Amino acid sequence: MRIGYPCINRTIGCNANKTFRLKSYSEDRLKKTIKNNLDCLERILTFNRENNIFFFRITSDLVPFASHPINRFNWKKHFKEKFVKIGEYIAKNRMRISMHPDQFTLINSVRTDIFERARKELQYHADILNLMNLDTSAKIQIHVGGVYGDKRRSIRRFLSRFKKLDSSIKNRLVIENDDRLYSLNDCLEINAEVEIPVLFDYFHNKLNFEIQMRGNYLENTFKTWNSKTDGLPMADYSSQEVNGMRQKHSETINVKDFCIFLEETKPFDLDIMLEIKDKEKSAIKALNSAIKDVRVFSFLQTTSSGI
DNA sequence: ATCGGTCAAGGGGCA
DNA sequence: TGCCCCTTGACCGAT
Repeated sequence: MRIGYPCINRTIGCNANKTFRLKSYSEDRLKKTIKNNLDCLERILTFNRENNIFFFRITSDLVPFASHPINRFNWKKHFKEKFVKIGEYIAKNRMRISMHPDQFTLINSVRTDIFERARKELQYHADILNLMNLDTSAKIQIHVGGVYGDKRRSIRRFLSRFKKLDSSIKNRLVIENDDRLYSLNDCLEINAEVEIPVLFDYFHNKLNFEIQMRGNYLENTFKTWNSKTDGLPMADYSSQEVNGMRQKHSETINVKDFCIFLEETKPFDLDIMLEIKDKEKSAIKALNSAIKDVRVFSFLQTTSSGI
């Protein structure tokens, strides 16, 4: 079991997700921003290594406007060596990487132009992971998409569009249950048709839980991951602000709640992404609270970390 | 130097 | 149909 956090580190004082307005686009600006972001990514990974954090989500803003038509700069070639170097560090330290394209990336849109843009955006995410030479356990997670007034048809459209994707995307893509539209059940139904792992989102599942979901849904979800090619199942963990509105993520982790989650998932090994505002601070807290869990302990022993 | 409206992109829900 | 929400930070123009 690895424990990680997404995109931003608030401790070390650099941003790997620096971007700028489309209006101020220039190739020079783009180059400087990418360089800044890659340098910062290296620093974050070093910080993570020093703190026994072996799971990290790389921001989609690493290369701003990567799939936008305005961008004609060959950033892949220009920064190739840097990507290779970062990838070597990740592999050497047995780190796990994920990415999460944002809400505009819709495979199952009724509009084909939106699907085509989504395909380009997914290709950009796959390119990043490929440039780093990461194996296919480095995943790109998305939601199923919109319902468009007919869920059955929208699921079928997802399936047919998925089949059309390039294999470099397909072998990294995983679907995540969301809080309103597509439940864990829906994701499992899609998995029954095509081989796409289902990423378990604990908080979304609490908000969008189907009462007819019987049997061991955790087991059914985790077994959608092929241990040889996909690695351990990934799960997103977040919790609600005590007095907050629905969906509001909490400021820092509630260790007691997290331990309940660890208990619930006990028979299964997995990698956990903590979607919590104070990022690395909560990841370190969670790690400390789970240090006696055999899943965490045994992983750390394999990494020559000085625990 | 500080403030805050707005940012590439979509979809759902509501008035 | 038009406006707000989603998550969220931070860019950058206005002052």
